[in-house]
Amino acid sequence: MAIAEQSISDRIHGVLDALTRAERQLAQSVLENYPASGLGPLTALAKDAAVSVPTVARMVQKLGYKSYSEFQAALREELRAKVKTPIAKHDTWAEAAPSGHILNRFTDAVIDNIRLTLGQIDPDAFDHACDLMTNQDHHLYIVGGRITHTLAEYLFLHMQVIRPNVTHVQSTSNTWPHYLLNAKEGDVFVIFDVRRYENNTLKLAELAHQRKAKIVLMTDQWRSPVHQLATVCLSNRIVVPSAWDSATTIMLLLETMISSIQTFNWTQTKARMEELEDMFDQTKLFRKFT
Amino acid sequence: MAIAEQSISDRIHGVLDALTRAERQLAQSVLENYPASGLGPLTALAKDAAVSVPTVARMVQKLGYKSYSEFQAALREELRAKVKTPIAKHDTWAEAAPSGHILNRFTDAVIDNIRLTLGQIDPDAFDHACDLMTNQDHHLYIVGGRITHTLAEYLFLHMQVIRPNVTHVQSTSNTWPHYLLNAKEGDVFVIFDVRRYENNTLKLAELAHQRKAKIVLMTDQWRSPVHQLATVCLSNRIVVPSAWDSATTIMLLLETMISSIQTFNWTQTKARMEELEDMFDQTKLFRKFT
DNA sequence: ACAATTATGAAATAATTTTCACAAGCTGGA
DNA sequence: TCCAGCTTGTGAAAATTATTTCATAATTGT
Repeated sequence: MAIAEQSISDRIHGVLDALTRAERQLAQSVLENYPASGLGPLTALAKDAAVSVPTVARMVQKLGYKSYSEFQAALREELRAKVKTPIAKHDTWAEAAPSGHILNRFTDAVIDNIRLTLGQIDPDAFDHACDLMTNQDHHLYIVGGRITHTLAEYLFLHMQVIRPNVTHVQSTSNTWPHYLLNAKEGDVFVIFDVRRYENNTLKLAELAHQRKAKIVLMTDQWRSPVHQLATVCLSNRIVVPSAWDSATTIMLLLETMISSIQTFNWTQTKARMEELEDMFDQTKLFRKFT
Repeated sequence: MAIAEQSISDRIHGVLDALTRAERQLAQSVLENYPASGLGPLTALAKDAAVSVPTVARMVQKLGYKSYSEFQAALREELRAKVKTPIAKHDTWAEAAPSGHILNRFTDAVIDNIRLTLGQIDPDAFDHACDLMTNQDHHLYIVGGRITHTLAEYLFLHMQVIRPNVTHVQSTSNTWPHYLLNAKEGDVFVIFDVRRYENNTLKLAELAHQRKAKIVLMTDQWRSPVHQLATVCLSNRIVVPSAWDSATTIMLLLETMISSIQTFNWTQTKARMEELEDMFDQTKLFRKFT
C-alpha cells in the first residue's frame, strides 16, 4: 500500500515546524477537535481558527493535498477506516501507547482523583476560601512544607500579581516565627499540609490560630491535624501508582481558586498585570513576540 | 434535559418505516458507513446510494433538518461529542455546585487539556525523556523560568531522592552561567518554557546545546523556540478560563515521568528513600504517627 | 383499468464555497 | 532606519454544491 501510511493528524504534526504562525494556529485548531472541524466548510474552519480563508487553502497544500476538498475526502476516508475497526479503545488517554503504559495508568488515577475530589467538595467552602483570600484588609500568608512549598510558591506568584500584602512562608525554614510576629487578628493563612504532616506546619498553624488569624487548609483526603484549627478545609485525593502522592489535584484546585479570585478582583488585577508587563518590557526578560 | 437526546443514526432508524423506497435505500447507504458518508457532498452521497439528488434533500427534511447543511452540521457536532472520552463528558464535576460555577468550568477545561495533551503525545518521546533522566552517568540539570521554576523545583525535589547529580537552575537568576561551566557533553537539561517564552531560558538552552548537552523540553502547545534545540519535546495544552495559563497538565506529565523513572530505578530509589526517612526521624521534622 | 396520489429524477436556478491575484503588513537583516 | 522577503488578509472570479421546479413514472384505491 502507500509508503506513508500515516494518519492525517500525524501528518499535521509532521509539518508543524514548516508552518507559519497563522498556519500553525490553524493546525492547532484543526487538532483541537479532530476530525470534526476539518469536515466542515473551509469558511467555518477559517473563522473558527481566526485566520483568513486563503490561509486554510495554503496549509492544506503544505500538507500535500491539491485542494481543500481533497483534504476533506482524505479525512472522511480516515474516519471511515477508523469506524470499521471494531475496537474503539476508549479507555486509553494516550492512544499511541498501550493501555498498560504508565501514561495511561497514571492519568487514569489522576482523573479519578479529580472526580472524587470535586465530587465531594463543598462549593460554599471553596467560595469562602476564595473570599478570605480576596479580602485585602488583611495580610495573606501562604505556607508550604517540604514538598508543598512548590505549590505554595505557585499560588504566591499569582496572588502577588492579584493583590498586595502577600507573603510566602516556608514552614521548613527556621525563620518563620519572624513572620508570625507581624500577624494580626483576621489575617489569613493558606496552609498546605499533606502526609506526612509536618510538625513545623502544625506549630505554625497553632500560633497563627492563637493570634486569631483565619486558616485555609489545603490537605489530602486524610486531613492534616491542622484541620481542627482551620476556618476552611479543602481536602484532595492524592493517591497514584507511584511511591509519592500526587499534587496534580491540588494544583487544579489552586488554579481554580486563582481564576476565581482574579475574576472577582478583575479591575485591580488587570491594572497590576499591565504594570508588570511594562516592567518586563523594560527589562527585556521575555521575547517580544511568540 | 432535551427531550430528543438521541443520536442521528437513532433518528434515522426511527423514521425508517415512514420513508419511501428510494429514501430507505439512501438511509441504508448513510448508515452503511456512518457517519463518514453523510459528511461528504450531497451529490456524492446521492450517487453512492444510486438515488437522485432531490431525494437526499427530501430525506433529511423528513429527519427534521431544514437543509442538508444543517444535517451535516448535526453530524459533525455528534462526532465532536463522541470523540471526547465518556469521562470527559461530565459537565458537573462538583455536583453540589451549579454547572456554571468556576469549579466545573475550570475542571472541564483542564480535563480537556489533559485529553488533548495525552492524545497527541508520542509515547516513545516520553520514554526517551524518562530514559535520559534516569541515566546517572550524566549530570541532570533542571531549568525553570519565572513561573515554571515551581514545577522545576517539584521535579527537582523528587529527582533528588531518586538519583544523585541533580541540580536545579533558575534561568531568571543571573547565576546560571556558573552552572553551565560544569556542563559536559551528554549531560541532560530538563527545561521548562511556556509562553511567554523567556530570553534567558533560550540563551541557556543555546549554550547547553553548544556544549553538546541533551535537552528535554517541557513546553506548551505553541512550543517554545527552545524546541529546535531539544532532543525531546513534550508539549502540553495549557488554556483555561483564566488570565493565566494552567500548569496542571504539565504537573500531571511531570508526576507520570517521576513515577516511571522511579519504577525503573526502584532498588536505588527505595534505599535512598529509607535513608532519607532515617534522617527525617532524627531531625524530628515530621510527626511520628499520623 | 382508470383516476388520484405520491414518488422520482433531469434540469435549471440559486447559493455557497473555493481559488486566485494582489496589496498591505510584518519581520529580520544591513 | 530602511529595504528585501516572506506572511497574511481582502475582494473578485471561478467552480462547485445545494435547492427548487416541473415533468414523468410508479403506486394505490376503487
